Amino acid sequence: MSIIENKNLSSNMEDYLEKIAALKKENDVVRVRDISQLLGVKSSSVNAALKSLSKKGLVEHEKYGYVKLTSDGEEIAYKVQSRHDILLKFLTKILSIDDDVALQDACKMEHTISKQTFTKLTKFMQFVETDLDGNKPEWLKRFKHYLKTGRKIRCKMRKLATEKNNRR
Amino acid sequence: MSIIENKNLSSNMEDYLEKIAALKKENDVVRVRDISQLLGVKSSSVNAALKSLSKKGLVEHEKYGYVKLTSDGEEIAYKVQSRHDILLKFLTKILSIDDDVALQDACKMEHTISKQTFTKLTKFMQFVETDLDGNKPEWLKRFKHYLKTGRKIRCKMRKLATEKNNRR
DNA sequence: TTAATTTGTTAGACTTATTTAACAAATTTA
DNA sequence: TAAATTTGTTAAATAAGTCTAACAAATTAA
Repeated sequence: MSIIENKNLSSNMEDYLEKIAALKKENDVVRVRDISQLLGVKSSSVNAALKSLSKKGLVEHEKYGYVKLTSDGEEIAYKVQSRHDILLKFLTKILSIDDDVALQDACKMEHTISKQTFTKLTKFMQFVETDLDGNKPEWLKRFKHYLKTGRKIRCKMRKLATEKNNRR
Repeated sequence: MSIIENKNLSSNMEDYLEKIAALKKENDVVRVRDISQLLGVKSSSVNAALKSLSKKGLVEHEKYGYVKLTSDGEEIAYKVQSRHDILLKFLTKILSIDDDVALQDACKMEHTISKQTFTKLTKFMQFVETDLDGNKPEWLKRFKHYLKTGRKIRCKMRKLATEKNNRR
């Protein structure tokens, strides 16, 4: 864990770290060119970013060399990716957002949500993933029906409970 | 509805419009000073922003006069506020985020979420607000319990259903 | 109705992130 | 290995949004 908690990085700089980490996973080494292509910016912009991130101790980059994340840089990249993943999951699996739109949204929101929101959203997805019986929750199916039709359907379970009460 | 759909405003400019609209609701007239105080920037910054927003046809501002939103400006302000409101609602009522943190998060996310995410989130909140019997959904109570204790509790309804099946 | 205070404006500077253009190093290929 | 190509670097320019500082207009108080 890094000593300095808050590097106060901009969305842009977080993006550089995130993408560098992603590239490293694929290719083992990361060059200016790769980052430039992935982010859709010119290599001179990448250079400027790397300079700034170097000064903050988040990347290592020698002239004409490969780009490496420091452990602090890796830590931040990991956090951003985690935020990205949970947001994408929520948007696609719960809200049924189209994949491409969900991706766009997650790529922006990943830089803004608080630790608390990340934590609670994570717990929400854990909660939804399966109930104690290992089933997807009924309410989510009902919500998807509501999205499709605009109509709320009666909760079967609740209906059962009501029936039981009536029988008493 | 404005003819020009996409004014491609920055978060900052959207914030100016949003806050101008909020101030107008309270005070009927809006001055540079009010905006400056609310956003925590110097009045020279407000001036620069108003100039830029004027050029885009979103505000009207004569030297030393009051600040007014045009109908296009109002429309954008309304959209931003709507996004803000639904996000805040979701964060506080579903995820149980602390009010202050939720506010911070909503104030950032309101500038980034897509139309689709806004729509779906709105529907989600409509869905959750009440079921057909006018009750808050059981699953939300169970989620709050999960947040508190870290333990999933058995869904009573599902239990009932299971019992019924066994009886058959 | 002057003087003091508040509010608004302008010009110029700074920061962040980008670009283009020129050039330099590294790599490929002939 | 020399030439061609790709990749990386630097300097200078641009744009957005902010600030400070100096000043101007409007308002309030004496």
